[in-house]
Amino acid sequence: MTPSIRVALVEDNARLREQLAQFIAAAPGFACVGACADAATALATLPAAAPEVVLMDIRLPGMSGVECVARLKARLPEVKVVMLTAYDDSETILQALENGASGYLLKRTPPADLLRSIQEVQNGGAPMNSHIARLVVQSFHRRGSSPRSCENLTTREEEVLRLVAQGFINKEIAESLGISLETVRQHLKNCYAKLHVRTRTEAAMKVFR
Amino acid sequence: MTPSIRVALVEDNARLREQLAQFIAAAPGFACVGACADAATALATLPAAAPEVVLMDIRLPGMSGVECVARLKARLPEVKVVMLTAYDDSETILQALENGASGYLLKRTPPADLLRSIQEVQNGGAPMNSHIARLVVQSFHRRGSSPRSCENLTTREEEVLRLVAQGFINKEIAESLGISLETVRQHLKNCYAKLHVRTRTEAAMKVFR
DNA sequence: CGATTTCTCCCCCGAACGGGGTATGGCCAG
DNA sequence: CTGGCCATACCCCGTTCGGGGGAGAAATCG
Repeated sequence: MTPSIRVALVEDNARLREQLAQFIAAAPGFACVGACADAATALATLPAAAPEVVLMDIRLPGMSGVECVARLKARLPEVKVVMLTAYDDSETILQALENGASGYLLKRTPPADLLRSIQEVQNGGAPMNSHIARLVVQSFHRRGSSPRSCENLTTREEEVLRLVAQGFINKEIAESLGISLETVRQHLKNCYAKLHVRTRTEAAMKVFR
Repeated sequence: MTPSIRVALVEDNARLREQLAQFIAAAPGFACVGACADAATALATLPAAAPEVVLMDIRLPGMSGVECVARLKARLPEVKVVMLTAYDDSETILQALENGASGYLLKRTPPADLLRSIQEVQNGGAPMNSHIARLVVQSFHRRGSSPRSCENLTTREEEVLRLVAQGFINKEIAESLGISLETVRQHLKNCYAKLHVRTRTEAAMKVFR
């Protein structure tokens, strides 16, 4: 027989976690190699457990599931992560997908469908419901059409940030635009505030992909 | 009864076009308001026909379906376009989605499913098969995090750079990876040398665009 | 086996960055 | 005309970054 798919869980609700763990462990072709209650535990223990698929609650105490996906994928690039949630939290779900999640399921998904989705994601699929599919495609439209993610930036701010994205340091940007170094810094401060980021790299990636 | 959904076709195969047109026209709740053989005809006649949903072959003589979507959406921003194709042409499909297509179906889709998909897209959905869903999500990963031109980077270097691209500062990356700050710095120095860049932002943009 | 690569850690130091202020002039809308 | 937004410019201060060294352990390659 083919080896079982190694599955791990990250779910703070103890009852649901145990329930899922036992169900997966009992299912033929599936093995439960981990069941964590929070993101910190997951990051600490899952690299050693080497799961192939991780089911992760999108709402976790402490570090969010989204943040956890990003960090987990940084350490285990091959792992496939399927987010679990009780609600259709659009914004969070898109962030999770951007951070490396491969699929999205509702917690109320019937167990049989859950197993099918695990197999699907293991085979390179992307299980998600139609609602999420729509969000994803809409997001695609935004990226495809010229308007970037943030139109609240002034033309000058965007101009400065574009040069930042090309790797120039502030001094070079100042010379390039014929303005003072301090002014460049001021524009960037405004960018950070508007984009809710703390570094030039984060701002550049957010606006210019 | 609710008004019929106004559907138009763009399909160069005359036989398939007529077949689909008659099927849609005959279906209760659907109306076929146009059936064009090429992109030029579609752009000329569809604005007057005012369809709500357009089924468009992705391979057309002359102007491609992808290009046609972009131009059609420019004139009819509200129209929903579902691409039809016989093959899984990944690259083309993603371009179509970026240009404003809302869904993607195989030509061999059963007629009943076709009607259901038209309704789905009319209601704001995004009909697509699981294969396309996977492509879309993978593309998402690339935008969020996934390497491109970094064959010379080691796995660790790439791992560090991915976190850099997410806006983390070295100290946070060190904690996240469970290594020393100095080691993170060392990996980044190697990245800069290999990528021929001088700043973290430039490196991040170069590898993760 | 030795050589190379990879990952890890440490030092110094100057430049660059980010956050906190403050301020002036131009322009436009209410 | 007054308030708000924008672009410009400057200060201080602590943190972060990038380049320059050096070095050891493990894995991999030839």
